[in-house]
Amino acid sequence: MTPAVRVEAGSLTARGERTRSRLVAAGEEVFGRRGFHDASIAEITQGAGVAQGTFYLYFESKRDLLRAVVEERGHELRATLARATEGVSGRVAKEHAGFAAFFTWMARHRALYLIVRQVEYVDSEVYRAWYRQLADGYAAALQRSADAGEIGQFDDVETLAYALMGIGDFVGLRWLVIEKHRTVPPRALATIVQLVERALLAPPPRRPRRGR
Amino acid sequence: MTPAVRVEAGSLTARGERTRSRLVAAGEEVFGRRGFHDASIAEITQGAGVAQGTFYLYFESKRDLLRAVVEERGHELRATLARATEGVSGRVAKEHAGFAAFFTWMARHRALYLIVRQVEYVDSEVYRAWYRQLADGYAAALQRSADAGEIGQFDDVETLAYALMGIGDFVGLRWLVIEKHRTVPPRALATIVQLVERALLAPPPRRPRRGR
DNA sequence: TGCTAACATGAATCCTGACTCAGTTTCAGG
DNA sequence: CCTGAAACTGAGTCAGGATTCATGTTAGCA
Repeated sequence: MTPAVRVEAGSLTARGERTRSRLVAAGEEVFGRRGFHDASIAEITQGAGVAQGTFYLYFESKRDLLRAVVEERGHELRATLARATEGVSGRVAKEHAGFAAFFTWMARHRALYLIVRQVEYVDSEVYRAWYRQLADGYAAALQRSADAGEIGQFDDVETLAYALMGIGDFVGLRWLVIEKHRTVPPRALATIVQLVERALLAPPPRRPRRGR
Repeated sequence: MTPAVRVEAGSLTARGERTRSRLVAAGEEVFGRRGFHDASIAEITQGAGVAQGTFYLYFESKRDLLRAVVEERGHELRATLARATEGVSGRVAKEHAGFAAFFTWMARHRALYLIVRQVEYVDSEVYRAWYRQLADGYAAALQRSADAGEIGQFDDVETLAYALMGIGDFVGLRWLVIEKHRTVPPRALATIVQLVERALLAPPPRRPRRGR
């Protein structure tokens, strides 16, 4: 019997690497269009230009491919956001750059909106990780800005991070998925940046702090 | 051949009504726990305490049940939010009451988080309607408050509505789904109400308006 | 050139579970 | 206390599609 070695993730020749990434891209496309369960391996392999059997040289199962799509695109998104904001000074300007980069990236990968939401039932850890990793990076960046005195002090930076992520997610969702626009209009970006600016720069609350 | 009349939505006896709503509740539970595709009619009917064939007296298909779950719970949620805010005066107080009611309701129906996100592939109109109806009501309420001078003027109330929905959705998602808490902690509620307060009450932007 | 690991093929298998159907039970009103 | 319309039953059918596998092809290197 042939050893039938499953191709390992790292040890691929250039040819193998190309095939694998074509499968990931085709998976993103088909999962987005059909949903995880209605996406067939036949359609995915067709999209990648390979035979069905080839699929199983690179992935253990359909679920495994979904995991790979979410994890790899997650890396890309986080790297894109980090790159977009690293050179920018001032919290509000960083938010502006970050939201703009997020909308641009999501417009190219709108399928991810629906794909991430399906992964809960395939691998709930991957689902949680998608949000946690984004939130952790965001919260850390906000904390740094707070420490630098660029924004008011917030005693719950994590909640702040989720709130801001929610703003970006929903405004993107509206235009890219619900209304099926090609991009998020500049006016929407301007509105939320203004909203965020007011929220972050406004003077600290007048109410006295209560214990507990 | 027996006419095999499918039971119509409105014309049900009390017994039929009870069975139907047991199926909807069981559907909510099983769809939430297993996901749409892995939810079996067998498990749903078992949960409702009826035989499999009974299912098809009330719903055309599994998809049809999912639609019904989302539509009926959507009505309930919108009614709950309207009731929670109608007596309250002042925009910030309304927001506080609204977010609190949203978190309470979602804590009881956290499965909806995942269910709504699956309905895109079953009936995308139902998916869009869930968000649009919530956003429309929210935007209208915000506009009324703006007209009453309770908050600053915003020229894009719709985007504002989606942004605020996003805040509630994500903060709820974090605690109820990602971190699997039983409730959203008061501290998180306080943080976002404060955030919203600052954003809505802050003085209008200093920047000059640019035409077009 | 010949060799071999890596890569690729696609038809056949096999399981799962939505949906059907021929009949049974309930119960309100006559 | 009958009758029929409404409600209910659950075993069987059947299609779809993930996964397997026996076999073929490519390409770098001795």
